[in-house]
Amino acid sequence: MAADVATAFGPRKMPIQTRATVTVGAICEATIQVLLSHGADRLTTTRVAARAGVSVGTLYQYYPNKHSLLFAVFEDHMNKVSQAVEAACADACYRPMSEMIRRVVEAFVDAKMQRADISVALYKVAPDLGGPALVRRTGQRLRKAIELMLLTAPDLKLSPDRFAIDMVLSAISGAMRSALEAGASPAVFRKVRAHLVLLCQSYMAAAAAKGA
Amino acid sequence: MAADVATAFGPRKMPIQTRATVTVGAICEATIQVLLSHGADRLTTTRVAARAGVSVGTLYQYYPNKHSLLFAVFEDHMNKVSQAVEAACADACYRPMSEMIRRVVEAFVDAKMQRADISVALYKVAPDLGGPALVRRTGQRLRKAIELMLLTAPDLKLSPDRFAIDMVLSAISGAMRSALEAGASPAVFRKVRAHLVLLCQSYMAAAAAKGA
DNA sequence: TCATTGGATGAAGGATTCTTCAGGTTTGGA
DNA sequence: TCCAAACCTGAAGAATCCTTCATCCAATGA
Repeated sequence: MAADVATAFGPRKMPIQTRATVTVGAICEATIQVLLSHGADRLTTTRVAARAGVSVGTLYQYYPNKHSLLFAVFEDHMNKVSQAVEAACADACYRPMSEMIRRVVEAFVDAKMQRADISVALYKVAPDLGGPALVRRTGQRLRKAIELMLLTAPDLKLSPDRFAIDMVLSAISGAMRSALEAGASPAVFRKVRAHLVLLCQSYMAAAAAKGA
Repeated sequence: MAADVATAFGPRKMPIQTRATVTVGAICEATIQVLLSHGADRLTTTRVAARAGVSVGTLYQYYPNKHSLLFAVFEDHMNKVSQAVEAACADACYRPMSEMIRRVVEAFVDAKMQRADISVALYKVAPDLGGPALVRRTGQRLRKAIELMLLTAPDLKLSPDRFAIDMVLSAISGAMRSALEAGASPAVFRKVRAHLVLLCQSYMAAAAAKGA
């Protein structure tokens, strides 16, 4: 099944020479820019190529169709966020639960903010592209990492609640989404970050208490 | 400014005879159906008209362009959700804060679930259409209603925290979105509903304590 | 009954967009 | 230097799609 996805949406050819690597990078970056400046429905392969400073033909040498181009950018972003959160999980093992949560939430928020423009751009195309499906897969991946981390918490008696973790993840992404789409200022983002920590900590504590 | 929006996206003509009312209703319903079965990028005016059992020309008699059709359906849905929440706010005045929160959260969730198919369909087109803008306007509207309600809470000393309310609203919609897009079962939705109440209650309590 | 207004039709114009491919340019190793 | 492989070009084919408008049908009320 992974093979199907690869042949349908995967890149057509990998760049070998440095020149080509630069080209592919420029194409991806141009995709983001066009998405931000023109919107999803006016993103055309020609426009992306022009913005990247190459011809359309070049674009089609690396991506079999428009879909696969968008998907590649999307997948790459999700991967980076996942890696950041997983690293935070690994670092936070054996610490008190509230600090675990703080670290994970902050890692997630920071990863999204790192390239806020990409996040905003991708919100516009996620719906086409099996967006929800990839989001779900990423969610499961993050949940597993968090679950493993919580198992090492010294102050947690019961096994961690899977459902509560999903809840927290979707709440965080919801809050981040509206802040990002609203184009919030750095000051507001700091506040959102702090409050998200508070929100997750208080909910996880309440959920654990209820489960007992 | 409202006039600009009206002339650009507003319906072209209001139905007068019952026959026309039925037609317009069929067109809106068909829009949802096509969105669900074909996706946003393959939603064509011809397809919508066919599904509604009318010709394209009829569609263009009521909506000046594809955009305005989508926008009308979108706006209508947001209005219904808003009204449901506002009604809940009015009903919950002068009650303990935790019950206020429970009622509002449940009202929101129930309103979304009422026509879950519409919610899911709209996630696919919100990005085009000034989606975020309308979402923000609706958010402000809801926040005001909630703020007014909280002012009557007997067990709340400080004035309600605007930021916290926005936080709660975006967290709720995030959780609902992922549940809806995942096509969760009724049982799961009941659990989401209960946990969202818990999440909002514990966060609001924590935020109030911190603010003191 | 009959004129007037509302409502519906759907072929066709006009405009985009995706994607290909034949041929030219650049790179890197032998 | 020289060649094969990698890379790039961009005009043009093929396929959609949005929107209009001339024309016909249905309802209303005087």
